Amino acid sequence: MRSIRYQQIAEELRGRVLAGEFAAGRMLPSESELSAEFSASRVTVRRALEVLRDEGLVDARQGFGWFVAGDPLRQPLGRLATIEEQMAESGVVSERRILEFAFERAPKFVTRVLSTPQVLRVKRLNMADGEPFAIVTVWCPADLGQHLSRRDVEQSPFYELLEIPLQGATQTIGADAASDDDAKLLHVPVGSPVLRCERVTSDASGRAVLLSRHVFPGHRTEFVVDLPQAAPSIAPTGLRLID
Amino acid sequence: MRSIRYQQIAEELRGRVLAGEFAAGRMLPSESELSAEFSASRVTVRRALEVLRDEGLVDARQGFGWFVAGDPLRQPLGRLATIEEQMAESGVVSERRILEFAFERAPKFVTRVLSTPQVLRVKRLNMADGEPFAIVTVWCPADLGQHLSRRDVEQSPFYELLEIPLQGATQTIGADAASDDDAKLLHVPVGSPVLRCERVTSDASGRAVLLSRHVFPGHRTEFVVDLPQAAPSIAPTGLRLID
DNA sequence: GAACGCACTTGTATTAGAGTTGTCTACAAG
DNA sequence: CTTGTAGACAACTCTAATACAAGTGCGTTC
Repeated sequence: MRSIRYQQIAEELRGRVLAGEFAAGRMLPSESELSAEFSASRVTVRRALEVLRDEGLVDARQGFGWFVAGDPLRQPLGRLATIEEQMAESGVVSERRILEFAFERAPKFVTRVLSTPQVLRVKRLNMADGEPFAIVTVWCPADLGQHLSRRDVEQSPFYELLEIPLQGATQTIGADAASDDDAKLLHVPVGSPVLRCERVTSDASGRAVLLSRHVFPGHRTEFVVDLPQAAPSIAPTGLRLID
Repeated sequence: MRSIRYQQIAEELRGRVLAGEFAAGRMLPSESELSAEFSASRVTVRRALEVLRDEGLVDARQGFGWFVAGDPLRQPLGRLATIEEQMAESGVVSERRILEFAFERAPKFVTRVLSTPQVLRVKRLNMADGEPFAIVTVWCPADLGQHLSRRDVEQSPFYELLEIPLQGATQTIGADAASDDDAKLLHVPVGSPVLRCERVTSDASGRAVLLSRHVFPGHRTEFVVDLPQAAPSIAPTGLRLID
């Protein structure tokens, strides 16, 4: 598997830039940082960056740094595209019902992600036009959720309540059969297909600070993913109601 | 049949190159490595390589190495990361079985997407390590698929066979209950949850040219979506096997 | 407010080393 | 005479590791 190092790095960086990891106008890590990250010399990293500059993807100013060269009109910090917002836009009346709200010891699979023993767990049921629409369970480190009350999470989306800025997330989407409990809440038969989405949200430093698990009735929901380029992987994602 | 050593080697290497073993711009092993592999002297290997160079198949740069002489264009941007590729990388043996192959009138929901009345429909079963893994149905306009045979689609990924470059795609992911037919093919009980992914792939001009529908057993598969920034949208997508 | 210093950045050299092809000579076998 | 092996050396490429000049941003000091 012989290949040229700086081309590998260029490819990796190209992917990140295209993925919008460094938002418009936003800066890339410095050459030194990238050099450390890739375990490559600064010269090599630089050659990779110069490739991207030739492609018009990024540009640099001496003494300042590298930045994404694209038109600077990408919506900088729009929504984390919640379903509620999309529904609100299309005129659906949505409401939340808090089912459970507890500070407790984290189960093992949560500890693996958040790496804190004590967490706040909130389980709620989202309704759309009076119909149950999603079961959402959120785990968050206890120290981050300490100032939250049951009323708070009832009224506002969770990520608005946290005081730290969120950076990114990873979603895992799968299909399950509705459990006893889920079926009752969602008004679907036991065993009917449901969409399950587990989401790990990170803060600016990349530390996972939120773990959420959404369960949707399969007959009402599906995920739509757009892959605007032939590039290996880019894609906006969204969740859409099927009528 | 005694024949000349360097011609044997040339033939062997020609086969590999033509088989795409060394991707377009990618490099061949060094003369020393090939020399060791064939138990031949470097000079002999070199003569073989020079034969291939005369044929225009490969080229070399001093101090750099031998590489496949395709156009030096951007290779990394080409692929649309299919599941097969991901599986191949992780060492899973995958194979396809063509179930149906027919030119026919497009059903209504296909016409809505491809806007052609006559289409080629291919239905196949993908296997991973001997286990059924996905049911894939592909629709493509009849004129684009005219030159394809059942053998073709059996051997190569569909999008490699089309002569037009593909630009982007839209995926719709949902959960269904396994139908009678699906259940039999996937070796799962009828009604058990399956992941369904419908994908509309477009060419460079943005016209939809491929409609595909994938059905995965829910217990084996899930989609992983990365949202590197808080921005509304961008995300690499991938399908991952759950162990 | 203006000037300065400081830390950090990119831009541009230079050195060195490992690995590669390009080329040559010498020798062995049929 | 052709084919293959073995070795040596030059030229080239890529990368690492430095060093230094020049530009930027920011806080401090005057």
